[in-house]
Amino acid sequence: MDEALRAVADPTRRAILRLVRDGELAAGEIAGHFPSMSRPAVSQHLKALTDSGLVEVRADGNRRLYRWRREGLRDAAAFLDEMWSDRLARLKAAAEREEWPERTRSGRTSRRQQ
Amino acid sequence: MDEALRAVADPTRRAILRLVRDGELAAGEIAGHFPSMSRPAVSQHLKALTDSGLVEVRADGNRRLYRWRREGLRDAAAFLDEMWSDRLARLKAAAEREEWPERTRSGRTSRRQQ
DNA sequence: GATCTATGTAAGATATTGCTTACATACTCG
DNA sequence: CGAGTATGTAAGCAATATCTTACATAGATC
Repeated sequence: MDEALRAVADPTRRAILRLVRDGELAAGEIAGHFPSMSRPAVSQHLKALTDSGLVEVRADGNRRLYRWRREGLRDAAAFLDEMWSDRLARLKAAAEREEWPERTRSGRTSRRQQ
Repeated sequence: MDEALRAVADPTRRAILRLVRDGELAAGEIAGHFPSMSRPAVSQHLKALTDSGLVEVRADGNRRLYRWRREGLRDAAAFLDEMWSDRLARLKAAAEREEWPERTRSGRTSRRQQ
């Protein structure tokens, strides 16, 4: 999840994600959208996106076609949802998991962070 | 938005966000949750979170109380929603804005990225 | 097979992070 | 006021990111 969030924190990589969101695109086509940047730089961004699970690749003859992986952002989205949901919803969810939610203040319940 | 996503990409900072999500917490109390890390390190994380708009501070005598800023993650959440929504929904949203959605392939519509 | 085209990888320069320890600032309380 | 408490900032260091140019690899095509 760290990796996915880190990957998505970069504006170039977000732009790439938008490009490959609705269909496959070859590495060269993607690089063509970033004239101010060298092709290897884009290739390295593609590697970062692949490694973090945000896109997937497949070979097609000479070329390599990239496309978005929906699941790649799942944990990140879950974190945002967790932050956004109100306290009651989280208490309820915690109860359903038969856990106690994180202590807000002094924290006698020493849970490992993260 | 970059800043917020970058901030949230760090596990320590996410843990801090969870701590201050439901109420105010003093810097020292927060640092107390991270015994493996020096207090200044936590202070620097708090600065990063403040600068990126994810938390806000207020002075209280000696101490400084931090709490979450809901709006801080808005753009990040909007990006995830944009990625997640299906093509049809985006087309519709674009039509309502009287814009054209990003070209998926060859890109004659050269929009500035980002 | 020779050459072109598409793409990744290596090496290296530079900037940025994320810590640490030492120090500065400022409120509090006797 | 002076000691104590809470906290931020500075300096410095090791690790990592993000580019660049040069090179390697491999499928396509004549």
